[in-house]
Amino acid sequence: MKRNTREHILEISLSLFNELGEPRVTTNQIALEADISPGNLYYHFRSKHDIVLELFKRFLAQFQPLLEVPENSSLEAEDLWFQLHLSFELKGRFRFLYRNLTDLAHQVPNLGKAFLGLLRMERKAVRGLIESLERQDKLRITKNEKTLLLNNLMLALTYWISYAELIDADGLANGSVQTNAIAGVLQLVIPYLRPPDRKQFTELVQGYAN
Amino acid sequence: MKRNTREHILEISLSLFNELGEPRVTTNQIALEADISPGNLYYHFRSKHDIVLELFKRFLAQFQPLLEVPENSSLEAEDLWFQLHLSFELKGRFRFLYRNLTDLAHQVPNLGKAFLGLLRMERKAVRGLIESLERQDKLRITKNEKTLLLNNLMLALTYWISYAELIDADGLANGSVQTNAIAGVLQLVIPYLRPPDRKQFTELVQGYAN
DNA sequence: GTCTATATCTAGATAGAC
DNA sequence: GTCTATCTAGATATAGAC
Repeated sequence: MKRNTREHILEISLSLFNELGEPRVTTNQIALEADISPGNLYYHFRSKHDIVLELFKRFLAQFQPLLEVPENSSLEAEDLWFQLHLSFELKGRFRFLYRNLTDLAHQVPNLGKAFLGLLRMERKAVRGLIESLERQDKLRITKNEKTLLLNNLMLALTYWISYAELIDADGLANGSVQTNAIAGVLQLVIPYLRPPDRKQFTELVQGYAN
Repeated sequence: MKRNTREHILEISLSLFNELGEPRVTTNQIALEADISPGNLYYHFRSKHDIVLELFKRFLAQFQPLLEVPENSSLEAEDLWFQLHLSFELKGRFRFLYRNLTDLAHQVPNLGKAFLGLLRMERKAVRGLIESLERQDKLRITKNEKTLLLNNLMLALTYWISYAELIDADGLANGSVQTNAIAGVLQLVIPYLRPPDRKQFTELVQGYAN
């Protein structure tokens, strides 16, 4: 049962963190919900920080593969949409990490640097996608515009879920948040696409945006 | 000296909240920095929440006037730039409010609803600006695009400072954060502007983006 | 208005029996 | 591995003297 209890603690923690926010979830509460004693929780984890860090590791392990973009594939709109869907779905499942970014980074040792590393990787991947579209001459953009676009894309990729959650707390359950986030991100890119692809992306976005 | 101590507590609180994050600042710490006793602090404020709420009120009182857009002025690029500058400068001075948005809203009674109201007002003001540009035929945009643009604008207006702070903790001091935020926001609008204004805005943005 | 001293409470974490 | 009982620390907040 060793493995099982540990996993169970992680599951319960994740759902409580997401629901209530990590700072408002106590270890006693986790133990209570997990139907174990507080002492037992501390047998499996040395601290609450450890739980957070382990959850971050799990998130990272699932997120990193999504950032490995096949370099010279032809990148249709649907591919991008699908990639974004997977990515936002995952971020939604670990949304407590994104909600508190600055605070978590300051509170949990090592988490700050790890998260910064993640953001850098993601930025690099997004830049790769844009430049791949450029090479296929599907997208035209100046150097300065590209930097600004990258900033705005990263902002949307990082904070869309927190923002949506703030505006409409129920939207995460029915999936509308993810859909709107994807539409928002794609819309950022559309102005720089050349006409045929712009048309294709626009139709996709209009179909999904509510 | 009554008024003075109260104001002093607010000043110290604001700077500590901004620097360290509200959850990591204790009332004892505030008292210590303010060179008063903890008891005295509680003579002036009934709780820590009260301090946060009072700071929010101050922020609101300064922010609301910025949202009152003169309806039919001709809205040059420089005007927008200036408006954004004031707005981001103010948000920077109260950035602790934006850093913890979800958590603060859950922790401090009444703050959540108040902040949502503020966001709604800001959205309305931004919509007003866009539609003013439309009426002057400086901007052309479809209904669907407008909704998506508004979302992305609100995201940038709400989270740019937190994001910048995360990436580069020192950027707030030298003002580069504010400048980049403005450039990012304006760049979101540029694709929908008609050529003469697009050119004007683009030059402005290129001049300021680093 | 301001201080010192302290009450109260809660969260994280540990000890030791089973 | 798991439990019960408990320690400790730190934070909010109050009491009462000056």
